[in-house]
Amino acid sequence: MFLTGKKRGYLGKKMGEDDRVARLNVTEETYVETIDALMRERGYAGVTDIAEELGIKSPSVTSMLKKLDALGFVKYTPYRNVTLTEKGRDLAAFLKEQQRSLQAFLTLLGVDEIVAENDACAIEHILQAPTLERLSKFVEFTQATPQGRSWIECFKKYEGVKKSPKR
Amino acid sequence: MFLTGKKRGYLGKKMGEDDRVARLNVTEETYVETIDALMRERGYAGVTDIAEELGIKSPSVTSMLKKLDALGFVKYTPYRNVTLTEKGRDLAAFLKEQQRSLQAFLTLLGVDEIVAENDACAIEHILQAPTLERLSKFVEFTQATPQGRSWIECFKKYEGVKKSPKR
DNA sequence: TATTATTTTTAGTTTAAACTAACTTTAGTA
DNA sequence: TACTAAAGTTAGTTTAAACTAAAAATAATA
Repeated sequence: MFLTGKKRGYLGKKMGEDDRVARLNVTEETYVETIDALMRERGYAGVTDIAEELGIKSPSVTSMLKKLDALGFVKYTPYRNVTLTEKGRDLAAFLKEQQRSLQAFLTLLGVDEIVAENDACAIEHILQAPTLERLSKFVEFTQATPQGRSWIECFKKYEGVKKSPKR
Repeated sequence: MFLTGKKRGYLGKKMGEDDRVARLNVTEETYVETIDALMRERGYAGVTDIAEELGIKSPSVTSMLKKLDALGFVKYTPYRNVTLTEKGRDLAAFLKEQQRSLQAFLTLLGVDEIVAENDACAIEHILQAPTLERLSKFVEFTQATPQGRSWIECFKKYEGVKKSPKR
């Protein structure tokens, strides 16, 4: 099929390394996003806050912070609040933009707000750069051109050829 | 943020259970898809074939097959070829349709064939049902209505307002 | 049919990312 | 300042899903 194995761990494709920023795996990126969000919302990010936000326990956070520090995404000093490094901020910004764009896209297509947010969040770590580009372009098109704008109206009205009686 | 922890293991949201078929985690579903594909392509699915297809080693396959058998998705008898149960076939069919639809969607938006296939494959296990519905509806719209058809032409021509010099 | 090769399984190991229990540091308050 | 509460860390455990090495079953061939 379409999956190539990696050295260890879970199944998953290995994507091209054509990204603009240094990337991490889904779990790690989620930590970076969470730290970024907390910094914005409360001005700081403590271990407990992160744990709470992610629905996990603090020791799990501590060990991941060490890892992210070693990878250069986070500045971690024991018993101190965490901060993102330049590299970490770059990634966070990238992910945030990515997510914003994805969510806009899904919403545009009529996906419910909450669902769109969730799904955007979930797939942003997975989609390849070219795909993202195309989706953004689409959103842009529907905003920047008259055809695009009118088209959206059209789609909103459209409710399918026939409601096939699905049980 | 938008992730709720689960009992154990990796971070990830818990989605609503509103699906039409019994679902599994990404890894498990990938096995089911692979078995289904092999059955179609070669008429049977051996442990080695599956392992090869997934780029992993055979013992990993054996143990997953036991699990999937216990879960009722697969008929596993030691040293025999594997088959899918009704439940397994249902899931495979669901996933195949899902993927077909996703891929069509991405391709429609101008994502390269290969990339679209990969991404469709990767996110099909993650997207929620309502999102999928919306995407399908979109594809349908672009095929079933004149507005939809003409719109695609329009989008294909569109190449953005200005190429902002990135960097 | 006996032998060899291939396929599959068993048993035990590794890894990432969670967990619990117990300890240490820091912060808050009498 | 001393004491308690809260936050964070350490050490060791668990789980899923990979892995390796070696044994067992099946298949292919002389």
